[in-house]
Formats: sequence, C-alpha cells, structure tokens
Amino acid sequence: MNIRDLEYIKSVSKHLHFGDAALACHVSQPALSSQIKKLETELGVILFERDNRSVSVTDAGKDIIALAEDALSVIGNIYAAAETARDPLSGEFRIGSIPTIAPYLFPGFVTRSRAALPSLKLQFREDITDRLNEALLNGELDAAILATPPDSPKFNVIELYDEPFWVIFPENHDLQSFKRVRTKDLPTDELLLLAEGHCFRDQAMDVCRLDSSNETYTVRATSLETLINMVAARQGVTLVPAMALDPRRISGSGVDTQKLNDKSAYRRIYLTYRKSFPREALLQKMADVFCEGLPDTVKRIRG
Amino acid sequence: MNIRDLEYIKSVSKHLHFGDAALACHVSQPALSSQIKKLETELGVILFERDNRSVSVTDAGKDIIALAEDALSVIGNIYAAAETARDPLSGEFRIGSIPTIAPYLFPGFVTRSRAALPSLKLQFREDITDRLNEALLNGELDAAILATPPDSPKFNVIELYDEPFWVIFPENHDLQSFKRVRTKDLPTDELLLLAEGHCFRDQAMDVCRLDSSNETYTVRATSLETLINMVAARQGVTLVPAMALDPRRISGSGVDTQKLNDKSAYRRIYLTYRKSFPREALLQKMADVFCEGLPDTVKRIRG
DNA sequence: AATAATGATAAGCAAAACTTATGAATATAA
DNA sequence: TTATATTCATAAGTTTTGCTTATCATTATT
Repeated sequence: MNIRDLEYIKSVSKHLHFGDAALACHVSQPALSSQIKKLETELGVILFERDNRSVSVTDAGKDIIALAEDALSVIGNIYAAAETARDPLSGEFRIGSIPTIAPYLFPGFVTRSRAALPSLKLQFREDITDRLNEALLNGELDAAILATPPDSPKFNVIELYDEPFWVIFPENHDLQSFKRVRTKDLPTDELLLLAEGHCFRDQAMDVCRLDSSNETYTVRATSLETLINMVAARQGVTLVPAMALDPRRISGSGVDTQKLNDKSAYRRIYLTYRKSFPREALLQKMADVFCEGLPDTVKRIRG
Repeated sequence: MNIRDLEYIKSVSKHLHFGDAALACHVSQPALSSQIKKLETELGVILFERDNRSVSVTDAGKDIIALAEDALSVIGNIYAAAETARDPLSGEFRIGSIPTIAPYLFPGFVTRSRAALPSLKLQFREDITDRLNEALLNGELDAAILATPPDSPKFNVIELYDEPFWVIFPENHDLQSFKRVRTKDLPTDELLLLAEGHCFRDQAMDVCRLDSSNETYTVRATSLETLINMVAARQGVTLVPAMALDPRRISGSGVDTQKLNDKSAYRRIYLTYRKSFPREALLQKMADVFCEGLPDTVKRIRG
C-alpha cells in the first residue's frame, strides 16, 4: 500500500469516474486504474464496482475509504507538524479577542506583525469571552486576548498588561470638579453599562461594588463607542478601559475623561492558549509584538 | 512520503540504532538510512540526531513520529477492515422478488440462510418485476429472484428452477372430472388473473393463448391468495405457480387443484444480478441455499 | 450504423527503492 | 599508540514500481 493509493481511492470515491479522478490526481487514467486494481488485489477486496459506464463504491469500499481519509488527514498533520517545526513563526494563526479590546489592540498589532512576523497568516475573530473560550477549547482558535484568567485547566496564559479604568462624563458634569475621581465618587445611578456577557460590564460593576440587584437602567450597549456617544448625549456617565481612550475621538465630542483613581480599578489582559498548542515560540513572539505598541495609559507586564 | 517510511522512523525511534531498525524492517541498513534521509529532506526537518555512535530523536521528530504511529494504526485498520470484508459471505445483501415468488420462497430461505450464511445481513424487498429490474440497475438491490430472463445486458442470471403451473378451481367444478387438465380444457371466460404489471399475469395469459384483447373480466388481484379465495367463493378458476400450493391452505378451503399438464405450462426462475457485482461466490452460495429447500412440485436446474 | 465515452490492457520508459560493497568517524582494546 | 570494532553515510548497480502513450472492448448516444 502507498499513500498515493489512498489519495487515488479518495479521488475515485469523490468523482465516481476514473478519468476525472485521475485528472484530479495529476496522473493518467491507466496509472490510477492499475494502482487501484493493485490495491484491491493487495487488500483482497473490491473497492469499486464499475462497468464501462458507471462507478460505484462497494460496502467494503465505503469503510475502507473512510479509513483512508482518516489516514490522509493524519499524514496531513505530519506535514503541518514539519512546517511548524521548520519555522514556528510561519503558517496560519487564528486569534480572537473581546469587543472591549479588539478594536483598540488589533489594528496596531496587524501593522507591527507584518514587520515582525512576515510569514504569519493571521485570522481575527471578535466575540464575547465565553464563546472565545469555547472556540479555543475545541480548536477553532489558536489563542485569545482576554481580560479574564484562564477558564480551563487546559489553558495557559501569557500576562500582557494591566489596563486602568477611566471615567467618561459629559462636559460640565459634577465630576469635572474632582481632581482625582474614585469609585465612591461615581453617580452609580447614572452609570451606563455594556450588555450582559461582556466581561467589562462585570468588571465595571465590580469596581463600583454594584451587583445585578442594583440595576435600574435598561441601557445595554454592545460597544464602548455607543456608551461614549450616549455620554456625549448627556444620558449618563460610564467607565471604559484605558485603551478605549482615543484622544482624537474624545476631544471636541462634548465629553471629559478622568482616570479612575482606585488601586483596584484596572483589569489584567492575558494571551490565552491551549497548553497543548505546539508553537510556544510563536506565542512568545506575538506577546512581544502585542506589548510593543501599548500606550502609556496601561502598565506592561512583559519586557 | 511513503507508508514504509513511517515504519522506518517508527523502528528507528524504537531501536535508536539504524542497523537494528533496518533488521527489524527486513531491509538493509543503507536502504533505511537513505529513505530516512530522503524523508527528512522532504519534511525539511531532522528527525534523528545521530553521530557515529548514538542516535536520538529530535523534538520535532517526537511529534512527527507520534503522528506516524497514529497513521500506521489507521492503516492497520484498513487491512483489518479488508480482512473482514474479504469474506464474501458476510456483510449486507439486498435481495428482491416478486409477489408470486417472495411469499413462498423467502421464508424458508431465511431459515436456511441463517445456518448456511450466518454472517450475512439480508434485506428483502417485494415488488413487481419492472421496479426490481430498475432497482437492480441503479444499485438499490444486489440481486432479485425473477420469473423473467435478464432485462438488461448488464445483468447475469443463475437459473434456479422451473415452476409448473397449477389450476385451482372450486370443488365440484367441471374440471374435477378431468384426469389431466390441459390449457385447452380451461374455461378462459372464468379465468381470474393478477393485475397488470405482475409477470405471472402475462405468463398465465401466455399459456392460455389469451391476449389483452380477450379481456372480459375486471378482476385484478394483486396476490395469489386473493385469487385462491375468489376461486373458493366460486368466482371462477385460476392458475398459480406450483410454489403457491400450500396443502394446509388448500385442503378444506373449498377448492381443488390439478397440475396443468402441458409441457410448456411452467416458468423459469432466475437469480438476477449485475455483471459487475463483485461477490460472485456469495451469489452461487445463495443460489444453492435457495434450491435446497425447494418442494418436489418444481424442477431444480442446479445441483 | 457511426460516434463518443469510459474503463482495461499493453508496451516501453523513468523513477524509486533496494542490494552489496565500501568509506569515514569514533570508541574500545591490546 | 595502534589495531579493531562499531556505526552511519555513500557509491554503484540492479530490481521493482509506477508512469505515459497508444490501443482495445464495451456500451450509450446520435
């Protein structure tokens, strides 16, 4: 038996036509026919029932072709493992993050990684923490940038940075008079929050010592942009993580900002990945690239 | 890459010695060495670190050899599946027959095949000839027991037996006085027939030299049971093939029977299958099992 | 009856894999 | 130190395998 034979029978079972199958395998039809015949002899099993007009897969053939596809998939993994071993900084990489990080962290990262990791093919996904953790577990993602500690014993993390929280309030709001705003100064009845499922909602409620029983507002934004716009419309005040403070957006938009001055008013950002993920070197390098471009409003942990 | 290459690297990783590994693979040491070198070139990864005195597996090699062992295991399953499938007397088999054969032939066949073909999983279908031929052609059936010669040049047949026709008439009918009934003696105006599409209808009309223009009756039964019951109700007389004569059903039911005494008053029963069907041995065996249990009223062709 | 489609077969060639013989490096023993 | 043994690599030549092109046989279509 031969790996190519497995490709041949897979191809025939797909095309149900020896000529087309051969074409797809880049060999002549007689070559494919004779290899299949030889394999059938070796196995002692007819895989395809064919007359001069049509081809079908026998019952035994179905079982064997399913196994052949399994084997080919494992062999594909061998090539992939080799490629990874050859250069862990190349290949595909799927990374996700949450709506309160991705828009502020990923754009700069893309730019810098083009230089630092030129042969890496990145794919991004933005979703809430729970779904990212799930995607990570089942292998849909290779890593995620999260604001929560590892969710599973199968995960490892690289700690990236600590991100303080800022208050955003309308111009001429009472908060303007404070030199240093602390959580106890916040008008919790005016506080605008993200929707359920967003971890920053929980984090904001946490530093303000609110729990769900305190909820009086029906505002459920799904982005910080929305929250800031609502503050500008004098609907209330809100908290945002430091990275969301874009001076160009803030200035002249009718809102003011202050750093929240409690020691505990920050969140830690992690690069999370499966312990079994084999490209450790790539993860370290990516963590570096993430941290390179961080603004001074956050506190790096690495480097 | 080659399946044998996977065996080679597995062997080397086990022995950590090229000579011993080659011995275990029944090849010369240079053959094994050169194949491994070629594989390493193909993958672009060194699998074994060797100096002239010792061999060790590289980190990349460990991953790849683990995958190679996975692949070899799946390939082992292919051989195992083939071995299971090789027994042509095992597996699924879908067979069909017509309403004037199936009820009389299949029950006994099921019983006997449980002994003779214990690992065969049989599926039965009862339908009219045309639809069985169609099902056979498009692979829905593997074989059919029919009373008509092969319908397509793609079919082969095994001839099973010749089945005489019998007359069934009400007790005290005129036919009772005949020692030997011949077709010319039949009261064709009293003849009850199956519905269109049943081959036995055509066969009965044939021996009686009737054609469709002679039709005067509206009786269109779809089973011989119905015909016999109608005869018992003195609605006419009918013909049935020999296998349909169940003495237990006939005796005391108000009907009498006589074998039709013309030489040509019989039909031949065939086991029909696609020429391309690969399990010839199974078909022969099944033909034997079918013929084993035939009553003396029919004339076997085989054995 | 002619044409097209399709899988099988044949003949010849090219590539791959194997064998034996030998080389090169190094550890071991005298 | 020098000879010997061990071990993987290399070389040369042969066998095996797999491929290509050309062709056949069968069957469906026009």
